[in-house]
Amino acid sequence: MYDGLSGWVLFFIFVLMKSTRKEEIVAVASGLFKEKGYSAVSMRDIAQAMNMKAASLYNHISGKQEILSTLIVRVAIEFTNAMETVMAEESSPINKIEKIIEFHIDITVTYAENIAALNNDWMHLEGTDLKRVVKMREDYEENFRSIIKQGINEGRLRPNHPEVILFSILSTLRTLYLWNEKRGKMDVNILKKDMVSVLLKGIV
Amino acid sequence: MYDGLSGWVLFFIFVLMKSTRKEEIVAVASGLFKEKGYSAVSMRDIAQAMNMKAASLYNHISGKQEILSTLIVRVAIEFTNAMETVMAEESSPINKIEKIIEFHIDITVTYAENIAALNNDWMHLEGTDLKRVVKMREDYEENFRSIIKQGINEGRLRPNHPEVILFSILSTLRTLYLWNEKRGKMDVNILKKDMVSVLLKGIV
DNA sequence: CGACAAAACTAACGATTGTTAGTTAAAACT
DNA sequence: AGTTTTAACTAACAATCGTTAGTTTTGTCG
Repeated sequence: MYDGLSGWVLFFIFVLMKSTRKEEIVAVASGLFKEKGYSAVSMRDIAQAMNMKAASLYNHISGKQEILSTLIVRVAIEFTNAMETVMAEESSPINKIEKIIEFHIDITVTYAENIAALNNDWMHLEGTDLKRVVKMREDYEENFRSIIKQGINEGRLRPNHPEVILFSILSTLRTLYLWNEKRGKMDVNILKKDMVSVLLKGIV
Repeated sequence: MYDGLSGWVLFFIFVLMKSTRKEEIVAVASGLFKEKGYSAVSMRDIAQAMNMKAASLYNHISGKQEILSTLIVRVAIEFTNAMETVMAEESSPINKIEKIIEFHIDITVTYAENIAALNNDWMHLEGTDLKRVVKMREDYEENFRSIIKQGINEGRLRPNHPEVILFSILSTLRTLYLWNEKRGKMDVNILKKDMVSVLLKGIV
């Protein structure tokens, strides 16, 4: 019995180690991708940042494409799940939009590099991954659009063109990662309140 | 006299032709850069889109870098000039912000591909061009920031964190190029009014 | 028509790309 | 202790990169 348990523990450690090494590569690569873009970063660049040779990377990953795919699909799922949670709630459109703003900020704080790749390098995905991510993006936007339209129909949102509202908010949220660094000491909850205020009530 | 005039006319045609061919290359390249990014587009890609061989491009341009530089510096100057015009005006902060929104839309309509390069590929500029564009960007943001701060100090803008206001508006304006295609039949003036409304008065 | 220049071409360069094969040192398991 | 596995390495591959040199085609002027 002890032997059996030991086996499981070691198996988990094994999985964890292997997983950790791959995660290191993904993490290091994501930083480089954010700075220069996927195409401008070579496997040798990634290897150098990991203090190894390019060929050694292939002991842990199948190729450059897998790094990008891992990076992007991961955060795309994060957004999709968060949006589905909000959609399932029984609350007003305005309340839902507030929730969207808030989870965008939360996800940005922990997935800044992933978001950079999602925003700027999604077109370099291939095959199924590309289709999947594009589909998730379209569904996401369609959900957001439906919330806005409902808000307008209920008279709770000012009757501007839904597309203008959608992309005004979404553009701001999607590029939040760019100046999150400068956020510095600004507390996340204060940022949430400020952004909800600015995006919903405007600035005048 | 007729000969002299003829000479000038032909000179202009000559300049125009040479310039036009270079401009064609820059225009075609900008479209490719917008779709895949500077680093993912090869000189052979550009040549193919122009129905020529890569080597022939060098009869008109000095290299790939010049294309990027031409593209980015051109629109950066456009924004800088527009901002300086607004700064020189004697009008309220709110009025200035409206003007900024409007010229962003105007410039986006005619320089969509240039803006894509400015947003996504500025870091691939080299030497003087890189420094120059970064400087212009910093100055631009500083001007915008001062307008916002003044508006808050005068009590005309709600006292949110200036940085949040600045980047909320600027993110929307900078990524406008992404969905300008979808704008379709929407009139530019209607778009201006909608965006001013959404960005200044919010959506509730 | 002949002269000349503009703008295309072919061919090739050295460098870099992502990736594979085969090897070796260290670590882990039996 | 002996065996196997992990994860690094060196070396090299075919392909592609931006760019240059030299040549040929095209078109325009006198």
